[in-house]
Amino acid sequence: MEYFVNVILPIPLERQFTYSVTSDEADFLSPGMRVAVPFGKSKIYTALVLTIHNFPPNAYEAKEIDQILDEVPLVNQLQLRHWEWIANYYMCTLGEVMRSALPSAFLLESETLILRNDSTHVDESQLKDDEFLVFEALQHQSTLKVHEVSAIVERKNVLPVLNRLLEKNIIYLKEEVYEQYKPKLVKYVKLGKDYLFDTALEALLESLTRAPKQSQVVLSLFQLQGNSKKPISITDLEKYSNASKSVIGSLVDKGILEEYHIRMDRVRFEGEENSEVKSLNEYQLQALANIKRSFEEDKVTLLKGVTSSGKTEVYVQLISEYLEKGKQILYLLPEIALTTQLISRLQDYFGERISVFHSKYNIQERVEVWNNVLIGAQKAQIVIGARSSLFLPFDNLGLIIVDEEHEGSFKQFDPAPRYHARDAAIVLANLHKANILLGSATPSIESYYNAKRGKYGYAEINRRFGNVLMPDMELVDFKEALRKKRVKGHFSERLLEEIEESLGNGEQIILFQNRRGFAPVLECLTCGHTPQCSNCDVTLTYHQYKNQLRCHYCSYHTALPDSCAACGSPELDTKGFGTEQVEEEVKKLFPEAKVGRMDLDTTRGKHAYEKIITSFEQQELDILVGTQMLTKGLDFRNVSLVGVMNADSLLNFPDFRAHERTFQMLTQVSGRAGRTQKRGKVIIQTYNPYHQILKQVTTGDYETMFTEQIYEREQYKYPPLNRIIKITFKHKNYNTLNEATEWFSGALRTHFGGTVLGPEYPPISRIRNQYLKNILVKIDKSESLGKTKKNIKRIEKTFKSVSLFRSVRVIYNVDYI
DNA sequence: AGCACGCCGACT
DNA sequence: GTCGGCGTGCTC
Repeated sequence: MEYFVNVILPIPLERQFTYSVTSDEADFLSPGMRVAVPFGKSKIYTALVLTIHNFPPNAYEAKEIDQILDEVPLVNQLQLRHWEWIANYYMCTLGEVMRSALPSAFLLESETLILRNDSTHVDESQLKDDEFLVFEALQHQSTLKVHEVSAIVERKNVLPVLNRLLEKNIIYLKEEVYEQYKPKLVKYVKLGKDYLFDTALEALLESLTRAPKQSQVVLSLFQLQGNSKKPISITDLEKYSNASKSVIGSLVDKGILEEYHIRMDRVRFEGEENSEVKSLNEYQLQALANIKRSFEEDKVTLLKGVTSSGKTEVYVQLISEYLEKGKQILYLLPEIALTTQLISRLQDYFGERISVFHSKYNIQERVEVWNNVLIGAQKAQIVIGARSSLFLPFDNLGLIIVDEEHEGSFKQFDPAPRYHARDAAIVLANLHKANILLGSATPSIESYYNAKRGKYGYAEINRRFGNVLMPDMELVDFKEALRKKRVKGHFSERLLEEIEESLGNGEQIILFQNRRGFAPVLECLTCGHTPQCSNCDVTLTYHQYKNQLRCHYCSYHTALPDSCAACGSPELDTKGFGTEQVEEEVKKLFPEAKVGRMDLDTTRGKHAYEKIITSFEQQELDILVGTQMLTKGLDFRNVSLVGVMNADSLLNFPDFRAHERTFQMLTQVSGRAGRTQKRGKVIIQTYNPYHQILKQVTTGDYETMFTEQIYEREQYKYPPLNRIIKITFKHKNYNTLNEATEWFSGALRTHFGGTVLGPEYPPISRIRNQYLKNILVKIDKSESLGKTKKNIKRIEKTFKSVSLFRSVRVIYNVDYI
């Protein structure tokens, strides 16, 4: 009997691949385990076993697997079903889902090693220069990696050299697979076993009288042991006894002390749980009761609670109930809301039972969380994380909370799978028969629509906790202010007055401008020329702190020119403004105030983010200028004023969700004001003070915003009333791209009844020297989404068989633009 | 996606 | 003449 396994490879190929295994291997393997397999001429990939069977492929000879990488499945059946749903719904391959679901440390790839062949006698005079260089390097070290060879010969393409050396039998190649995850080991010490008796000990101390340092160490060890039962690490002993490593080392050498290692989790919580679950107020209790009732009907449930209404306490209450039932809990948050503030708040309640999982964690830390979830460890009962934590190997999930569910960043844009974490979480909850709660102060139109129609359950909290008043919002007509010359820079006098007052009261201020850099456009005053990125179709943004022009789409940057590149005029001016400029102006206007800035540029490092938040929290800063990073999950007690520098840049976004998003963003940022007893103030500067959305923001009128948006989306056939699929085409040749998109849209129009829009250029039609074009497919709710996708995929197949179009990249984005 | 194979221009 | 460019096709 022959045995085979079908596997998924982490590459964008539709097909599964079949490898042969021995009967022992077949016995040992089960679906969800990883195997290393040879693929193509020389590569070794990590593959995931899907099925084990006896059917030999008939068109080819199956290769053998290289090795088995797991002892138990790394991925369970429920996950595999979830992956399949994602691949299917978001129109990508299982391999792509696998690639983003597994922490990269699990995906080993081979690396080619070059070794010298000692049995060949080498005549050095017969070698070419580059061959000699490699040969010489191999005299000093036994193996070389490909990139090392490339550094030695100072060329990218090293294959010719290697081939020549191979032919001459001077070298041979080997494929090496590395396990990237290494457990962290901590060194501990204990007394050697010969000295464990009291009598032996006395003798020992006696013998050490002439080595005072050493006896000091032994005594210290005793004291430490007396204090706690915990193992004693070498570092602790060093500190406590004030002895150097060498003193301890000589004790170890004598056999008086013994060293041993303990595997240590990198991710640990050091504190203690110390908070009782706070008792809820009547509104929170009411919401909790409604949520539970809806859960009993197994409905997805939406919780709409105004900013600082105490949604977190409701979550905490729910979590502790599922914890008691022994269930796992997943708490999803958008990346930017995963602040230390929120995490430490939850740790106060649940202590060690919480694991955190997000992109600032390194690969090792992610593996540890994964393994803890896999074995169902206590400390991973609750996982709080960003969208990728959906993919952890839960097998007993009872509750999922999606907080800030309206956040656009739950949708992954690049690379595939382009999934929406909220929607994928709903499917995951279904698979586990778990309950799922969506929470937001400003729900997405989709979720609220579903709640209104009764598809989702619904609960709400309309009061701020402690009955703090909603902030007082004021729109400032910036055009009018300009006309009356009542502005300084980008500040209206009205905003300045309020800043002055807050500063005078010792209160803090947040200034919001959703644009980083100094100015988005640099313009020549003589000829009107503006510098463009050479790789992308955008103007370069002026960054003052580095005196650079930078492209926000590729990594292109250049020093600030001192004259216009087109006409040579030295008179250059800036148009528009970003956080950097706001910071500078405010520093000039209020020289005595301490000003900080929080945007992508100032939060690059691992802890930079935290530092800024902490210093603002500690009131070391009076004014914080920032982008939308400021809007999420931050709780500052002393902020009395929020200034929105320019609401129009949000409104004028070319996207059907722009108005919804403006409402959400402004409401969220306003929520940062006045979280304690004093009523907060919000000033919104705009050129359109009569805009519907801005009015709805100031009056907190979500309901009207919702009704108007639904009406518009009905008119223009957008979600949630219709389905949309955006197809993006990418190619470096402008004409090829145009032909390709014409072909594709034509095929769509003939083969499929729905609405096909485009092809059209997106607002930024070239990025990194690739031209872009979009086709939008709108699908009526009555039509089958699955069938449409199948049709589109079929058209893509024919499309790809046209040789001219083969190199055109086709990217699907389901549900989103 | 990688990677090899294969066919054309610019240089030692 | 060779090196290296990238279009084309395949991977169990």
